[in-house]
Amino acid sequence: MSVEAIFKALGDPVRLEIITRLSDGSSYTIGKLSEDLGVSRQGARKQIQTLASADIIQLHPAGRETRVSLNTESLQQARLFISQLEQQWDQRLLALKQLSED
Amino acid sequence: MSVEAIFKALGDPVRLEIITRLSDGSSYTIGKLSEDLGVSRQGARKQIQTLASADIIQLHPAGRETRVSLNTESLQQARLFISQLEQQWDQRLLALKQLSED
DNA sequence: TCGTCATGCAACCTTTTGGTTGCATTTTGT
DNA sequence: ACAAAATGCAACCAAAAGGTTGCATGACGA
Repeated sequence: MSVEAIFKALGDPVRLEIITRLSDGSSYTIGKLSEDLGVSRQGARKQIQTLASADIIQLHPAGRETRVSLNTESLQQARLFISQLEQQWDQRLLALKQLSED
Repeated sequence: MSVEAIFKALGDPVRLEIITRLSDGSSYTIGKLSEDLGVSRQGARKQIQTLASADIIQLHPAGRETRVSLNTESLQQARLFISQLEQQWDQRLLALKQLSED
């Protein structure tokens, strides 16, 4: 999945809350995850679907419920993208500094 | 600025291209940045404004042109947010592993 | 001074997004 | 077997987002 899709998926309060909960170590079903989000169950479901489409979470249907897990590989991808930007920027600053020191 | 706003701002192809260009070390004006983005100048201007509102870039008016610079602090904030999520997740996995080894 | 260059502002349009409600379906416990 | 639980699917709606065009404005160079 593209970093763009990942960033886009992270840019929403409900979805951000969902993945924050997911990272806390507990095991969640779709229903449990949907509680107290300030939106209806179906509203939450849509956001969960969005996260799954961006491959940030994975859905594991099991009987009548569906368990949800975090996919840290996608998060890592996004983090590395930012790291690279920062690194390029820092190298630029370094180059400028060296020029001024000549 | 909130990480949510930062992620939201990163979740768009035009804006992602803009900050990628900015990180490359060259100096850009709004006009230069707006070239070859596949959208009109005013379209690009809107996205630049969005990035500035999320505090990912900074605009420095100088005479008839405006120079644009990257604000790596915002990027760092976003990166650290992801890092924390990953870390919490990893600690959970570690705890589970230790349980199974008892 | 005067054209032109870099930019800003505003109205407008279309598509996407976030959210809702209502109903159908499958599983599970008693 | 049957009621309740967990979820899925679809239609619908309002607001936000991404984009456009047209025009106004201030700064610079010849």
